[in-house]
Amino acid sequence: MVFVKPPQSASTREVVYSALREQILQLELPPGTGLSEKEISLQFNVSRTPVRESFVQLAQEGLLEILPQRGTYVSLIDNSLVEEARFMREQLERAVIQLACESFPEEQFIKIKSNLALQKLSVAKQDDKKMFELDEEFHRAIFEGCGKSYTWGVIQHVNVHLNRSRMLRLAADHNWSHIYSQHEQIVAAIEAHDSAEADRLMKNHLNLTVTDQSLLKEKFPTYFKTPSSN
Amino acid sequence: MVFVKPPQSASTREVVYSALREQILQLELPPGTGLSEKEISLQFNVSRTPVRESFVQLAQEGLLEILPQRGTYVSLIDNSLVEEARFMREQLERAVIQLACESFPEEQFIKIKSNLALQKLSVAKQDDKKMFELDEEFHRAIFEGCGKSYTWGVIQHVNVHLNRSRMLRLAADHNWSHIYSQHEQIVAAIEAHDSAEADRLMKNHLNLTVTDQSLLKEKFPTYFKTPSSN
DNA sequence: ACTACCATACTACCATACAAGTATGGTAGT
DNA sequence: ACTACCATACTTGTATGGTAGTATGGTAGT
Repeated sequence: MVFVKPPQSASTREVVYSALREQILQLELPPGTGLSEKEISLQFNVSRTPVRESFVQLAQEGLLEILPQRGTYVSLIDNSLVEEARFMREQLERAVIQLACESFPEEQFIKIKSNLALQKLSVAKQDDKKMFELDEEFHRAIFEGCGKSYTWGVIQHVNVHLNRSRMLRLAADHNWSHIYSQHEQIVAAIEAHDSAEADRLMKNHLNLTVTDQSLLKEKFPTYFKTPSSN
Repeated sequence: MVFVKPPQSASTREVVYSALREQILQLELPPGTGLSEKEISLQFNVSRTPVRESFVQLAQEGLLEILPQRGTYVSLIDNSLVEEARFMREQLERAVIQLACESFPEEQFIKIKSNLALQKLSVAKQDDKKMFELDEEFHRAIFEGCGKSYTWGVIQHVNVHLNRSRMLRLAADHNWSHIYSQHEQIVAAIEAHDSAEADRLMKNHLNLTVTDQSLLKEKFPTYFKTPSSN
């Protein structure tokens, strides 16, 4: 049995899935929004079948709630899940940064430095959306350099809720220049092979990004799952 | 917007999905096995639609490979994924065991001790399958006691490949009595609030379970993905 | 014997039709 | 005015037919 590479011509399902996923993560489809197979199928000018299949996928990721015979809704942000996601990310990032301090391929390091330069620009231009992307790319590059790409993928997969929360915070005027300076210090620690310092920095860095959950909940009450409701 | 509890009457898709998933994880459907929508739909006496949807779900978990217009196959075990899964699990288990040493609810602790007693029995009776289940339950209980149930769920979700690998090792006559004695020591460390010892034990414990990947690959060559392919 | 070709029998993919459960608004009865 | 009921218009769930791409085995030509 040999698996040759799939054609990779995007199927209809894949197109719909990606588009919806993007819209949900970008909060263009806010938490709680009601969708319907028919509505989306008309919007994309396809049949209900591929739409439905993408719904199933998104539901499995926790981005949609499918209520049989009633409707489908963009899932609310569950703060307890957000906290566990943050926990997982912290542990894994700290472990990986240790590996990075031991050894890190030169090529990837250049990539990171280049990314850092772009961050500086984006901070100056106050281009929040771009900064958000660069931030993602920064962390991803560290994982990649340590041969832990799949691990980063899992974090991404897990952190869909956390990411929406972060996106809200972005809208709530986040302090990117502080983030940037932390990134700078992390890179310096890797270069100096200073494991202890890198661990300290990364721990701080990731803790910061979760400070004011309750504050967000006040600003956007309808986006969050209430602890009581299940 | 209020989400009341879904009916939870298992849909056809859910039934098919669960059944197939179980068969794959139990290696009743070995890696590389070819499936087909029609075949499975006849087997379950349902239409192709719910079968197809469950295929999409399983593919998203990495348990199936869907090759458009060609066929669907139970995915081969990818050793690099297994290694990263092991890495993630090690980091998260070690982090959680630290929390457990700080404080652990009495009720959960009793649960673990009871589980441990059952393990002793299963080892004596050489009931490998039961021991496999108890092992899972043991680790899950630790996460649950630390309020990290979702984290454990993610590990489970990630470790589907690792689990199949472990299942093979079980078939390959695994040393459960050694595992049991390690579990015993871990529980003792938690009880004594000995973080350092717990960390050391857990690190050893999880490393053990991954020793002989290459050995497995020799025993079951067709079950594994060759590094070259794709 | 070997190779190029092609009919055939698969495959997954998508569109459509129907079924079954649910929310909603109007209406008749009180 | 209020309530119980019911027709209707939704929703997701399932079944089925047709389409396009792919593997395979046989055959004609070399």
